[in-house]
Amino acid sequence: MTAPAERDKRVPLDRRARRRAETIAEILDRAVVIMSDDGVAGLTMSGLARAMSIQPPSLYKYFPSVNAVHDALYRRGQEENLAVLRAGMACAEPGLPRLRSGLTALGRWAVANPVLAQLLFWRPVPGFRPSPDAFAAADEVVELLRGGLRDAVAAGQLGPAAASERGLTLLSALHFGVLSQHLANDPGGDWETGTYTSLHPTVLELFEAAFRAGASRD
Amino acid sequence: MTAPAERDKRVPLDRRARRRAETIAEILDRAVVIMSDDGVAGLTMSGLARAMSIQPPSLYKYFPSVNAVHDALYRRGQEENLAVLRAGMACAEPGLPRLRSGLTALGRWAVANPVLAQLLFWRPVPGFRPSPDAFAAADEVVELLRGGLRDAVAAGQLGPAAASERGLTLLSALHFGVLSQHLANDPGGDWETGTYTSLHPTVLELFEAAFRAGASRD
DNA sequence: GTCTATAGGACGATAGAC
DNA sequence: GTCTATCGTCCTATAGAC
Repeated sequence: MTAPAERDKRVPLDRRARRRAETIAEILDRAVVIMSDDGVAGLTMSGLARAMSIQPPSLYKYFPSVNAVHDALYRRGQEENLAVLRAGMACAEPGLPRLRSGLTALGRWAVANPVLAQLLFWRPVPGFRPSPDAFAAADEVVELLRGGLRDAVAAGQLGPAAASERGLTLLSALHFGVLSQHLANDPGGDWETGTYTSLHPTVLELFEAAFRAGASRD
Repeated sequence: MTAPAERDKRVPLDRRARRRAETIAEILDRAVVIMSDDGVAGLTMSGLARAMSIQPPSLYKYFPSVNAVHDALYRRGQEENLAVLRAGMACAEPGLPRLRSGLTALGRWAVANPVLAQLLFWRPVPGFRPSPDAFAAADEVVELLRGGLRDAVAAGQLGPAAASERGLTLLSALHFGVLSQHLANDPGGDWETGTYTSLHPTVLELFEAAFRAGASRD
């Protein structure tokens, strides 16, 4: 009944919406390239418009401010990071193997996406604070890792202290230590052969040794 | 004979030189405050002049560009860092205690001087590359740590592999992992009680355990 | 060494025509 | 949604008087 009228109006709207989403995605892609060239804090609306071959005012039809671009990138990063962790954990058995697989996937993603990784984990843009909404995925990442530690403890592969806040903190310091040194001193290196990233398995072993079931370390 | 003439000219020159050095030191102090408030990349000549209550052109009598200010800060940071490491190592016995003491001193300094630490170890200022001259002290820091590892191996406190490049790389990843997480997520915390920094002794123990004399780890 | 004045440019963001 | 034009602000750096 109302189908023709609806189609007449809605199909063009959908096409426009899709085209708009594509443009937004392209803007974010170019923003990452700029931040890769000029530093994570080097993104500007002017430069972004230049890279898109449009005029600055046109950009404001998609993002109300440069901060909004940062926030959209932050959200994209958190969501990719979460998806990568899920995928990494899904393809290994519960317990220690799953935890290792997840952390390795996170490390590989960070090395392959240094700009987003820095934006997410080191806050290098003065004045930018992610919106609570964009931050949401980060909580889930932590929850997944916490669960991984609990499973490894339940399986008897790690001592109970590994599932404490201290265990999680130590694990993050070890994991991000490798990544931080890689990004600062060996950004061109790849995951397998990088000066620092090649130590990631070793670092995980150190964590496991510290919290091996029966170990006395608190 | 020429003494009076020399004194008439040289004494005022020394006073001026000393006053100039004091002014330069004050400029650098204020620059650190600005970078602490506005982010490490937030230093500008205009803002620096405002903070000094002088006009921008006057600043150029002391530093030819904003980059020169960054470089002077970088040099100051490297030299302080080296001095702190020397002092830390000097007040402990050779071998493992000296290595621990040196690394702890470095960690304390970084936590107390987050701006300089970020400038030295994470290069957060787009476009700034330290001059080779300003970088010089960094080599000496590495040499001291290398020597500390060698001594600990010679004393039988660590296995020979600890003194390898891989050992040094692992040690730096562990040390800077704690610092990196601290600066990003707990910058207000102090060394003893900080969420991450309180784990510094633990990560040193992990390193020692990995390379304990007789351990099979490569 | 200090200042005033200024050149010359980049940036964020908006108004309003089309 | 695109553009031209523009405002206001901030910046680096220099010229030249005192």
